[in-house]
Amino acid sequence: MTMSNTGGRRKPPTIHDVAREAGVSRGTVSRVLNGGHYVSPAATEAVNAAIRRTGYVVNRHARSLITGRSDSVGFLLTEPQERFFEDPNFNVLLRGCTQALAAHDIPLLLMLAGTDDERRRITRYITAGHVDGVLLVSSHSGDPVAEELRAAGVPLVACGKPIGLGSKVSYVAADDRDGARDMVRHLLSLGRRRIGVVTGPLDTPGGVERLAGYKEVLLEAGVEIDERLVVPGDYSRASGEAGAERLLAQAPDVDAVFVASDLMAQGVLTALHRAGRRVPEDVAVGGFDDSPAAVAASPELTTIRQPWDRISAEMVRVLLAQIGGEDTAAVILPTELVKRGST
Amino acid sequence: MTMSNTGGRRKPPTIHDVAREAGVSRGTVSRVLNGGHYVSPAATEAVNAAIRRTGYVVNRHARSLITGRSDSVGFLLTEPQERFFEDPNFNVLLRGCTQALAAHDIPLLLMLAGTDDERRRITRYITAGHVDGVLLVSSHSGDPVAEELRAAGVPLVACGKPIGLGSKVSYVAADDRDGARDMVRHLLSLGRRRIGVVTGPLDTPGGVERLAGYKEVLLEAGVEIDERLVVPGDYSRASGEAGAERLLAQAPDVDAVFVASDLMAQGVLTALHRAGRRVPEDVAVGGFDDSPAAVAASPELTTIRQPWDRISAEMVRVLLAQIGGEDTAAVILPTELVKRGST
DNA sequence: CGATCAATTGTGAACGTACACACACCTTGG
DNA sequence: CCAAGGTGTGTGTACGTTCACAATTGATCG
Repeated sequence: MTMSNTGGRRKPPTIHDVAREAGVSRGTVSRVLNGGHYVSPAATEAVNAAIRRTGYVVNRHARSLITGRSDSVGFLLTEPQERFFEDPNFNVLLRGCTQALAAHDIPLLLMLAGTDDERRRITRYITAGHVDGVLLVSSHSGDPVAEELRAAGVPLVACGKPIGLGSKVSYVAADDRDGARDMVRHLLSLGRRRIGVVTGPLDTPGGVERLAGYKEVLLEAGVEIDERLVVPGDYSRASGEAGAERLLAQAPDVDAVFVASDLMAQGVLTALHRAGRRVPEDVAVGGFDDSPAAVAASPELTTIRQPWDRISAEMVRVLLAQIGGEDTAAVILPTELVKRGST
Repeated sequence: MTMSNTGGRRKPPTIHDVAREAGVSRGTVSRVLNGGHYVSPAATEAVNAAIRRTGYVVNRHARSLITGRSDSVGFLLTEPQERFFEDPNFNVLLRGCTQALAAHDIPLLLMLAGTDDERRRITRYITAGHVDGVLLVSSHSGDPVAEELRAAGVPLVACGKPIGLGSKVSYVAADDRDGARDMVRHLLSLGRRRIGVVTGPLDTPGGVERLAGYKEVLLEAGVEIDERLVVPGDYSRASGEAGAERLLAQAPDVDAVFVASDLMAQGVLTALHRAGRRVPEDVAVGGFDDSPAAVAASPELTTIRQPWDRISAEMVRVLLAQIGGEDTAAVILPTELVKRGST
């Protein structure tokens, strides 16, 4: 209860102080601050000098009150959060978005909608206009929060293609299908023909697309698609292990596996090792994501790298464009094949 | 350039609208909103009903403009960020802080001060009063940003004991020393007497404290401290591997190792395995952190768990108290020994 | 019964900024 | 030489809220 904060916080200078210091009016200072049109060079310089001398920083609350903008955006996570926070790619995304926004002097508000209560609170916060737009991370099908925000006309950019196609929301995503194509083509080029696949969850666009790419390339190459070579997974390591076992049982002559995530691929390696199959001699294994799991595995995983740094930058670019009133479309970015020891 | 945002965002209701709807004055509505003292039950109910009917949400900008508070706090990371974003504990911390703040309806602004430019921008942002306080993550010795914020009288709570002792900043930390003591006691109880240690970086409080705990327990137990059993590390996996090799060379009769981080412990396991030592039969290994690396290792690591969920909750509690004008002190939280296969 | 006091409510600033408007000046062209 | 238009600047107002203050009522007390 005692007075702390030694020194205390002094009252910061206002636009009035700057105006007085520079010998001009508030209006002129404001014009120098924003845009800067219709101001003489002399006045501009005087104002800038005064700003430097006084250490003036614009009061964003006052500005927001009148402009209606908040000059901040939310980074919203609606999924069960554990999964994302364990995912290194998610961290790259969060970091990338924060930095890209910082370059525009826009702070990022982290919003975690785990419980229904949080969901309500956050929805209210956003629709009340306390952020100008939202970067959405959610693999969930037809996210109700996203729907509501979209309905309220809140600028919104998702990471990855949202599956609820009813509402058209802009999104930025890696080209899952093309990545899968690259990997399977790579396996074919190694002479493999009995190529299995452990899919991702098929209620997510990523899972669907990666499987589609796999099938496309095989069809193009004239390789018949054997449904015994297709087993489902859910991106977890355990499901990779189970998937590989099922694969070995259903199609013992499998000579390569395209696994829809690195984490699952780790499980596949474990199962293959236990079954006495050598990697890559007997069975080549290709992953997806280029996560730390890829280099932690032995042998190190050949995988598909998604351009997460570019994804975050694009999400911010698209969101700001949308806030600026432009119509925005989806952005699909190319992936990259990273060859390592497992193929 | 065309009109997008189908529907557009309608102008939200203000406190005036609520007042008119409830048949009272602005002042009464405001009183119901904050505190609620000196308002009749009838008025309170009428206002609440009006709020529900109109969907009113307070305009935080207008409120902040007059109160001087922003009702938001910054989560500041000044270190080279890669290290933290790879650290699962950091993610738990970030998540925990966000949720604890959300319970108070306070948004968290993520601030990454990587470059000098970002550092300047963020410092200006904070000292200008755009956040009420800062949660600081930084293992750096004598962080210049922290110093500056402290000098400006900004409420500040650090995670882990800051090493720049010149300025007194509040912090919340796990009891590193006691955790180390627990682990070494555990190793002694297993009958080990030639207990080695791979330390953390000794320019961080954590590294120093964990080493101190190790020495304390040995002295108490009457075991002489052999400097050949003490090798330095920097928390990285590679340094753990190198440390174990050095340990084996300097003191081949080592029968246990206390490793100051799980990541390093992984390296230690690798080196021991290569040297043909069995774990835990020949050499028992104890880690620190209870990170995912602990269960990923084989055998699974006995380790010290830090209460990250409580740490984040305490950081928020202390920061809010400090913002409220209270004097706050350091908070040290107990650790927990987690026994697994490596000892 | 008058006075003091607590409870409750309304009203008028003020917070710091952006924006519309009015005004003054200077140039240009007919 | 005057009208028209561009350029540069100052002033008043509004944004939505909180807070201090005044005003009103009813109750309590000496």
